[in-house]
Amino acid sequence: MELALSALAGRWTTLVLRELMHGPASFGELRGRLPEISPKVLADRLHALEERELVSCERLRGFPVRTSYRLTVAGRALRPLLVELYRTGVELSRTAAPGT
Amino acid sequence: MELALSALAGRWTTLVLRELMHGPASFGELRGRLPEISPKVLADRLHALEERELVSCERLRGFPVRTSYRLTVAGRALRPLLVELYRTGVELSRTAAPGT
DNA sequence: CGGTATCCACGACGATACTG
DNA sequence: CAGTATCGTCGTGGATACCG
Repeated sequence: MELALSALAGRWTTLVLRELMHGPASFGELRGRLPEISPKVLADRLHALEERELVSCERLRGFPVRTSYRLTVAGRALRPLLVELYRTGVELSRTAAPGT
Repeated sequence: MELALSALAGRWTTLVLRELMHGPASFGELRGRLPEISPKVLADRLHALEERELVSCERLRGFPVRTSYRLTVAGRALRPLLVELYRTGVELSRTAAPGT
């Protein structure tokens, strides 16, 4: 449990993973889809995910430089957990406000 | 997702919830089962969980004073998520060390 | 474009001592 | 037994400026 939880640790981690679940993306694309995230924090998250081998990065040569971040097999293993997280969130918001 | 994740936020939260999944417990019982947790942190966690209405507390009169913490209906709604966290943790540890 | 370097603020965590 | 009070440390998150 601690292992799975630590894989999601950090404020933007689940959102970054969610974006990558849609398919590979570049640094800038991720910034565009998560407008509030600072470059440092996005880099922090991606590095942490790379270190855990949940995400891999490919550097595409050319100009301008492009990168491509994508989920690894292990990273895709998190999908059911994200789904369950979403489902539980919905259920909690219903129980918390039964009348609304 | 943020809601469900924030419900589990904090180093000991999942462990406290796990203990309460087994049934009601007193403050001291929880301390006994989580020997490393300090009284302040346990109180912090319980208060946070109470505020979110995931846990309720009953004060039993008499001497010495006894309390009984238990999960609310909303708290029990977290069980599948904890199970999924455990399952995903196991899966990650397998993918991370396929040969072992 | 794709990051790194710096610096700061804030809150979580934890140890310890104490109270009702 | 069941907590609260106090204090210190450390990590995380974030803004901003800059580099290859």
